[in-house]
Amino acid sequence: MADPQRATTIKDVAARLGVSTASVSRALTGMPGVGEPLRERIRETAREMGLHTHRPASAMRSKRTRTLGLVVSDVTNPFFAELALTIERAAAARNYSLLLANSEDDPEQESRYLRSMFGHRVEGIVLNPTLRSDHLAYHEEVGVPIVLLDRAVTTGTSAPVVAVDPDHAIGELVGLFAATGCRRLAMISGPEDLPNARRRLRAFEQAAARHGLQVPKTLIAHGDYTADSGDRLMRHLLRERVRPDAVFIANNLMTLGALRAVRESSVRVPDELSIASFDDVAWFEVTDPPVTAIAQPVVDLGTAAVRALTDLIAGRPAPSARIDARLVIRASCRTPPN
Amino acid sequence: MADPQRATTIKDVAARLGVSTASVSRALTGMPGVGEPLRERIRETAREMGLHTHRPASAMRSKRTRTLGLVVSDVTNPFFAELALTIERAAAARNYSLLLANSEDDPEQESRYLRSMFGHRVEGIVLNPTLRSDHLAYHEEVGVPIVLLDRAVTTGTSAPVVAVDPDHAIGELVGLFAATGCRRLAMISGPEDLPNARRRLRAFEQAAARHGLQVPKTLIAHGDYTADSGDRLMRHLLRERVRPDAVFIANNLMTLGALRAVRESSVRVPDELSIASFDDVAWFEVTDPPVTAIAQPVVDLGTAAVRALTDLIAGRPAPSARIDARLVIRASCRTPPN
DNA sequence: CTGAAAGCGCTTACAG
DNA sequence: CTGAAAGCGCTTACAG
Repeated sequence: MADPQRATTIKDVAARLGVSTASVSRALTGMPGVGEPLRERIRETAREMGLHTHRPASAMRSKRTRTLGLVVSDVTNPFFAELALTIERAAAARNYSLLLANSEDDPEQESRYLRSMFGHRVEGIVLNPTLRSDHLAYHEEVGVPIVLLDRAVTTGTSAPVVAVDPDHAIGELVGLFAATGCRRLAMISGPEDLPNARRRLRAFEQAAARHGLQVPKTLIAHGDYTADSGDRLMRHLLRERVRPDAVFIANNLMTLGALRAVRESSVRVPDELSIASFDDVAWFEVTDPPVTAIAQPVVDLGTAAVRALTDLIAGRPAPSARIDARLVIRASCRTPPN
Repeated sequence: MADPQRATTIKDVAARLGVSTASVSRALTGMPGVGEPLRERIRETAREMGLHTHRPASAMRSKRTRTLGLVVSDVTNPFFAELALTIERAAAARNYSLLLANSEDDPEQESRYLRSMFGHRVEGIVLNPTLRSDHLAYHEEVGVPIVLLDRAVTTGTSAPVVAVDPDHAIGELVGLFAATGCRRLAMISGPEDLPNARRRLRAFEQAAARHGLQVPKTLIAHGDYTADSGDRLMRHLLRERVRPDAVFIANNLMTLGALRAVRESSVRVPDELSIASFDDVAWFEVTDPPVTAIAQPVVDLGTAAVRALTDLIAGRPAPSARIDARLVIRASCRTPPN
């Protein structure tokens, strides 16, 4: 079918008004060079005629597609869903549309999407990079501004990173564990080679050391951020000869899985085991038990990422940003004495 | 900055090979009219040179942007997040990119997004329409293929609707209520004027009538599909002089809110009150208690929507589709005797 | 302030 | 099978 009724063009508007298409373009894009009265008439007529400027054509000439790309591992993860909403809003506020892609943590797929987005000539990309991300090579290859979201990347790249600083909140969490008599800590961490996972683990170990608590190597498990891995690893931990009395889980989906595992065991939470999660989601308020979590300031993250990206697009420098996370205490952890 | 290093064009590839841009274009788009040996050489060289065909230019000439639009009320709702993932995958499989927008259930905002997407000349749109959606007028105005998702629309539109058929599963749920001694049913429904909300309510009432159960008008509450409204309305229901012994909630977010309300009350679920939700989400497995839910076949919905849309784009007819929902029983409902 | 004309990077009749 | 040339719908120097 394609187009039954041909869409209105600026040429149609120009003809109707007996002016040049140049004037119509200038009037609509807000460029100088049209008298205010004419500009008004043109805008009025364009509206009446239902003109929606053909962006591909506009882009071809002006080099601006007014499109940004967002590549996350999976929008189904509430953390990324909220990020997607925030970023889409921030983009819309700046008159940008958003192309969405899910890398599903597959570097190949990520790479295909990045190339596809470059084909569309997005003006910039917010990327939550996979592990062995070759976005760097890509980035240098085509020179599209990129902002790295949530996960830093090992290779030295010029792309700014917008991420959470977990250290302080994790310190608070471990303090809570210590104050409530936990002595033997476990962590269900993320992939071993993922920098943000490593950072969360390191912060956890360091805080434990400060409080004189143990985090035996045998109680550090590495999952892949999916619910199933959380389930599986929690089962392993519960089978340890000397069980941990507190476990910190590195993201919300693994916590979902871990809760399933706990539910099928006879372990009482928090009496025998305190549980805390990185990532806070609304559902943690109504889980059994409600889960103590480290909340990432999603709105701040998303807006910071878009701001950084538009800065890069405008040729301004965009520094990396770290935003503090916040501890939200719920019933999955014991409460301190007094 | 824009482009530090100018991107490779088919002209560059043509020059390198001493052939015409026409041949390069034909080779890359898979059109006939290039010998196989030359086609291979061109593809090879294009890869080497890092050519990513400039889609805006391609679109301008061919009228195909290879872009689809998806407008949902809010990706933050797990139902829409899963739909977005599925649709994005299905689109990618057909070599389409996806523009994402959140209407946030605001008809004005929806309208702006639809117009913006038309500006981008998306080839088709999957739309989860708001209540007083003027997408119809829009649709007729610009003639972009649209598939309506999840919510049918009152005004007779030619756009096909892909949605769930809740009747059978709701019948089963009410059967479960009846079999477990529930007599006084309540429903926290969606907005009164939303067709899919009405349909769920009607199916519930009819099934109740078949089983000889009451659904007093005073126990039918209308929320707006947000967690807060579920919380508020559940509180109201719990304050009724004669309380319901079973409540059916029309979507997952209102159920989240309702669980908060229940948690703060002294009501025992399911002994005093059975709870069930429309929409199944993974979190319902670990809530307190786990929630019986009517699962919408999200993957089927999403793929059906994309298939319908690509059919419309290809000029083929696309009938509306209704897909059966499925009851998933969990501990928030009493179990039948035997 | 306004317009005529070139040109963005492709695809596609048209011609050979 | 291959190429020269027109043209998609805009924006933007350039000229007045």
